[in-house]
Order: sequence, then C-alpha cells, then structure tokens
Amino acid sequence: MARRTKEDAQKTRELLIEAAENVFFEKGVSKASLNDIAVAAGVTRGAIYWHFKNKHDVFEAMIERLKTPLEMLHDAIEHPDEPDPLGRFRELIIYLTQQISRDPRRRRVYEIMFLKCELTEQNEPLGSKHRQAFLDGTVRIRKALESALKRGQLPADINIEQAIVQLHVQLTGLIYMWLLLPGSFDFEREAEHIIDTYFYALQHCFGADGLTCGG
Amino acid sequence: MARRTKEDAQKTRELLIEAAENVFFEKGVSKASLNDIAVAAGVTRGAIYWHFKNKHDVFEAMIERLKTPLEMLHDAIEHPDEPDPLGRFRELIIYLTQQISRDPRRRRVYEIMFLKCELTEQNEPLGSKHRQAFLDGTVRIRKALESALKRGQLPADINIEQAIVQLHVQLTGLIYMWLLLPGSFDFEREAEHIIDTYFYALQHCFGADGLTCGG
DNA sequence: CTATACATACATTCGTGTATGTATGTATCA
DNA sequence: TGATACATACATACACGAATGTATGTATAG
Repeated sequence: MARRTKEDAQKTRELLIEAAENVFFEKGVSKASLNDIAVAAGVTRGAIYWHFKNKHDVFEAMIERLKTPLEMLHDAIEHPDEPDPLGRFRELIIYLTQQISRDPRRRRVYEIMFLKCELTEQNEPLGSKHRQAFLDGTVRIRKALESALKRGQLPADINIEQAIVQLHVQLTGLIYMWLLLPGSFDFEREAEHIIDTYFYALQHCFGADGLTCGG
Repeated sequence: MARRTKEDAQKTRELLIEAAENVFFEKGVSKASLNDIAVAAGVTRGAIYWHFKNKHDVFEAMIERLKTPLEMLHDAIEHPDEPDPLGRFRELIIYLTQQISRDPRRRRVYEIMFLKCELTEQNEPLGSKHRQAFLDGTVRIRKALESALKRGQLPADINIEQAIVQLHVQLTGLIYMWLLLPGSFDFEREAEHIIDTYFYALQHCFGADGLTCGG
C-alpha cells in the first residue's frame, strides 16, 4: 500500500481536501487534528505531510479549490459594449447567491470561513485572505456601479461609496444569517427581494448627502 | 498570596474575565489556554479553576457580563401608549450601533463572537447562544414593526416577515463588515444611512408579494 | 535502481484536570 | 479579648492524553 500512479496521488490529495472540509465543518478548524483528517480520508498523517506542509496549508488548498470563475462575468459587466451592466450585475449577484445555496461544497466552505474558523493576528495570513476577498468584492461592486453610471442607468448625483457599502453589507449579512440560521428564511427568495429593493433605492434614494427623497 | 477579602476575590474574578477578553481577542478562543489567561491576569490557573469550571465557563461569564439593559427600551416601544414606536425603534438601533462602536469592551466581545470563535456542534452550547441571540433579535424587530403597524406608521399591506429579515440582515452585515474591515467605512454614519434608507423603503416598497412600487 | 507515495514509529511539547499545599480571613467560643 | 477551627482563595505539583513534526521504513511505478 504505497506509491501508486501519479493520478492516484492526485486523487489522494483531493480526497484529503474533501476530508478536511468535512472535518473542519464538524469540529471547527482549530479542533480538527491532522489525524482526524487523515482517518476521514482513509489514510494516515504521512499522506498529509507528503502533500501539504501543515494544517494551514491544507486550509489554503481548500480555499484555493473554490476560486470562482466569476471573473469572466465581471469582465462582461465592465465591457464598454455591454448595454445593460446593471442588469448583468443583478444576474451575477443572483448567480452568486444561487451558487452558495445550491452547491454543497461551496456552502460548506463558506460556513467554515464564516462560522468555524478564527481570524486572529496569530492566524495570519488566514484573516488577510478573508479580508482581501471582501476588498475584492468592494472593487467589483464599484466597477459594476460605475459601469452602470456611465451607461446612464443610475442617477448622476448618486453617492457611490455609500451605495457600495450598502450592497456589500446586505450581501454579507444575508449570507451570514443564512449560514447561521438556515431554516429561518428562504435564502434565494430573500436575496432577490433584497437586491430588487436595493436597486429600487439606488434609483430613488441615494443623493450625494444621504437620503434625499423622503423620510 | 492566599485568601484575601470577599471584594478582592470578586476583583480577581473580574480581572480574569477582562484578561480572558484580551487573550480571546488576540489568540482566538480555541488557541487561548487557561494559562495564557491566568498570566494575563497576573495569577495562576488555580485562580481560574476556583472561580470557573473551565474555559467554556469563562467564555459564558464574559458574554453574561455584556447582557444589555436594552430590554427597557424595547418595552417602551411595545408599550401601547407609545405614540411613535417607529421613531423609538430608530433611536434604539442608533443607540445599539453607537454602543458597539464606542464601548471598547462591547466591541471586543462582538469581535470575538463574530470573528474569533468557532461555532461547531461539538462546541455547544456556544453556537446555541449565538443563534438564540439572533432569534431574540428577530422577535424584537417583529414586535417593534408590529407596534408601528398598529399605530398606522407603516402601510397596512406590508410584508412583515420580509421586512424583519431585511433589517436583521442589514444590521448583521453592517456589524460583521465593520468588525472585519474597521477602516473601510464610517460605521455610525453608514448605520444611519442604512436605517433611513430601510425605513424609507418600508414606507414605499414592501408590498405583500415583494417589490410593488417600481424597479 | 531510484525517486515516489505513502505508513509507521518516536520524541517532544502543550494543555487540561485534579490533587494537594498553604496562608489568610472569619466565625465561634471561652 | 484572644485562641482555635474552619472555610476561603488561591498557588503548586502531578498525571494524563493529545497533537505535532520528524525520522525512518517500505513497496511500487517508471
């Protein structure tokens, strides 16, 4: 029971990441031992130390495997020929939320990152990655809104920074709350409601100095 | 170095909780050892095991110390004689967000609970408490909105469930994002913006079947 | 034959829980 | 009022398991 073919080794690696996902999910990242992961994958710690440096390395590999091919969609939104960037952006957000609610693996990893993982200074660069993911999200939202603005899909006097934060906040809260209390509401339904309300408010309520249309 | 007066003992207990807050914050709950906490408090583990059962017990004591006297304010909102429940509710939310941003201890504990603590099944009843806090929040939001509804401050055909989720989601996301990226926006400012936009949308956009006034 | 892909064995560290030691506060009684 | 007895508030010491990293063994693919 030793060295098999190259593909078998790669398969073992995938198995280990899969097992790590499950163990991280069940016990939390810090209480998950490498032995737990190895046993869950049907191997020993030797296999882990062959493929990875340590637990952090396994964790990062798990995250890396989830790198989304969403960039293309973002590129489409930002393309100057796109006639309806706001519509594409809406579609993208819907797609993102559907991904989270329908792809079990993605959901598991999100749940691990939001609820079963400690972001401390000692645990860097774990927190940095998480933060960077959020900063990237901000950049994407900004680009999308700016494209929509250039296309005349948004009021010219809109407060972009405020709009960015508000959308990001709502998506973050939506995902967090659903991961924490999955049964408390219909995720995809609420996602649509929130996005539509947000876009409506974008059209009517975001003057340069806060709420300018009522209240 | 032994038994001092009752008040001294109580002081030691407070010191230990204070130290635990700092150590939890710096190292994360699971990587914080009881020795770390004891040293940070200038005592030994013996003192901890005298005052608490184990690390979980320390954690719960830390949470317990934060129990807010917000109930009174909620009671005021729900009081049938209150002429402006929606206004009081807005004040309450503003007050809550100000508390988080201005009280360092409260902020630290929130940060520990959101970012530096793993909510797993094995870690119960830690996750249960966190979830229960959210469920309590839902109940409070519902009561406030219902009071406002009875007072005629909201459209009669409003979709209450949707409104509850949307507010809770926004507050959650706001707090989470600010704890994760404190420098990325002005917390109190955005809190007001979000609340005002939300209340405006409440007045105009929440028909029984989603968005009914535009988009 | 040699590097690979693991399994096995070992040493070490770290955290926990508990048992025990100890000095001081406090109540009791004379 | 002072001596005694006991409870309190810790500190210290010990035993144990668990997790880690590494060193080494080993069978097989190429």
